[in-house]
Amino acid sequence: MFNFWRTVYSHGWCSLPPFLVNKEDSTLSRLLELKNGTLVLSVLKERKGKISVTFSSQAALSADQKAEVRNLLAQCLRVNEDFSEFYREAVRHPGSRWIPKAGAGRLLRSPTVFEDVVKMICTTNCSWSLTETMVGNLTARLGKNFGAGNFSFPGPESMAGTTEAFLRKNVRTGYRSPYLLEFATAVADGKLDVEGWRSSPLSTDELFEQVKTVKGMGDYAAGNLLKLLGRYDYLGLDSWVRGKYYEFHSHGRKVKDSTIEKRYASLGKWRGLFFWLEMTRYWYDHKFPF
DNA sequence: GCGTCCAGGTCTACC
DNA sequence: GGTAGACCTGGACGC
Repeated sequence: MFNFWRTVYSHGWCSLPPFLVNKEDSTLSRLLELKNGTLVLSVLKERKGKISVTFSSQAALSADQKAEVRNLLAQCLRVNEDFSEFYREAVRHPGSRWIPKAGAGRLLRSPTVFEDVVKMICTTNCSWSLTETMVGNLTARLGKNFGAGNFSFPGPESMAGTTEAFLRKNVRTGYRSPYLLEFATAVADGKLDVEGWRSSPLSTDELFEQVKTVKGMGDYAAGNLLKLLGRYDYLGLDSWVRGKYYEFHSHGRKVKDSTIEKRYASLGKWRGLFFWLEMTRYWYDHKFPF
């Protein structure tokens, strides 16, 4: 089962550019950059359980380019991933039977792993509003301009071509700036193949350690990036989700991370997804939870 | 309006 | 392996 709006609002990515939710006409738009550099603004709308996509581009799209757009959007929405095993596991637990009914579980991701890593670093050690500022500045300062306020997400070459001082002053990424620069340079130079992580043969623990070799990606960021790679073995604890756990399970009282981890350990390789969905279940009462 | 304090993950140095 | 302190920004608060 696939639920469009539950996927869009699976976490905060939908409110970071180049994603944009338009609540007035109930659409999700996303500016994409194709392999040959063509910019395509795609607007997705759900009608009677089916998703329609309209394209705008500076030149007419070939059939292959339209297929490329559809493939990128499918990657973002995870429509081709098989969640049947997860749903079978969910119905074994009374508290999780709502998950398959709601069509929950797919976590929105970016067209590229590069973008997901950059955004994840921009969520660390700051408020959500600062994350929005950093990502907004990245697109507006380094992305390609499609017009009408739409900018693409910058590629590794674009970011690698900047300086630490530029990132600090204009993007407001602060002490993360040298981390972002080092990461973008490694990807641009071909020394780090992050796009291969989505199909990596490594075990999840090995991949977790590899992700953490990127400076700025610690336990929280790597654990959550793995969820966007289709691996759910890590909880990805941060202050917000810890607070939710305390609220739901310990009357607001702090508990050790190890206590949280023990509670979900029996859920095996899906525990990170069960945990996240439980903490955000109340979002599912609203079409636009934030 | 200005200064101070604090929250938020990760890194590094040190034990 | 565990821990303290530094990193940077923006919001809250007091004056």
